[in-house]
Amino acid sequence: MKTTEQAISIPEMEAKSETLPREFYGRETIQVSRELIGKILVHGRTAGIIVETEAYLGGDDLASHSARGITPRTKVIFGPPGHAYVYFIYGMYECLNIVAEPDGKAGCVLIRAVEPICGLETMFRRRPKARKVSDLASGPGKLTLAMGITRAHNGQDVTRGSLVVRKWTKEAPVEIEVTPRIGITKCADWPLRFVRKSPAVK
DNA sequence: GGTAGGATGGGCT
DNA sequence: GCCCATCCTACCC
Repeated sequence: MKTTEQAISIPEMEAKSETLPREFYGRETIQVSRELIGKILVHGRTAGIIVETEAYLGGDDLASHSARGITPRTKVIFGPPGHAYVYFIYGMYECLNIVAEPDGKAGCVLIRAVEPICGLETMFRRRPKARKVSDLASGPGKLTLAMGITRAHNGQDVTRGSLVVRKWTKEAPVEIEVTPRIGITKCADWPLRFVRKSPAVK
C-alpha cells in the first residue's frame, strides 16, 4: 500500500525540526525505543520518519549483542549515549542501532524501519529492486541501504554530524503498538518491539 | 495471496 | 565450525 505522507525537501524538514539532544538518549532503553517512534532519521540528502524500533537491553537480555560483555565489536553499546552502533549481519546487510543508557551501561535501540520523506530518488537508486516507497526502507537492512548508512558510521555521534536524529518542533501524538522482537530466538517473547500504528507501516 | 530456502561473511566458542 | 537483530526469489496455492 502506498504511504500517505508527502515527500519534502531537506531544508523544509530542517526548518520544522530540531536535533535531539544527548539527554534524550541517556535514559532507559525501553523509553528511548518507544520515543524514537515518530522522530526523523537524517543522513545526507535522505531522511525518514522512524516507524519501527526494538530495544536491546543490558543485563539478562541474551538476545542483545552486549550479553557476552565488552568485545571490539560491542564496546560502543557500553559507551556514551547518542552514538551509532552499526553491525554487519548475514554476510550482506548492515543494521543501525542508537546507543541508550548512561555511559558505562549497555543498551541500544535497533532502527527497523523508516518512512522515507526526503531524497526518495536517491533511495530508489540505491534500492533498485524496490517498487514502492513503502518498500524502500521497511526493514533494518533495507533502511541502511536506502539511506547509505554503513559500518563506517559505527561509533559516530548522532547529535551532530552527517547522521543525526531530529524531532518535529510541533510534534503530533503517535499511537504505538508493542510486540515481541523479530528474528531472534533468545528472549523471544519479551515485548520490546515498537511500531507506529497509524498510519500503517505497510 | 503465501512461504521455504539460499546467499554470504564476520564474530566468537 | 556454528551462529546469526536479513532480504529476495522461486514456487505454490
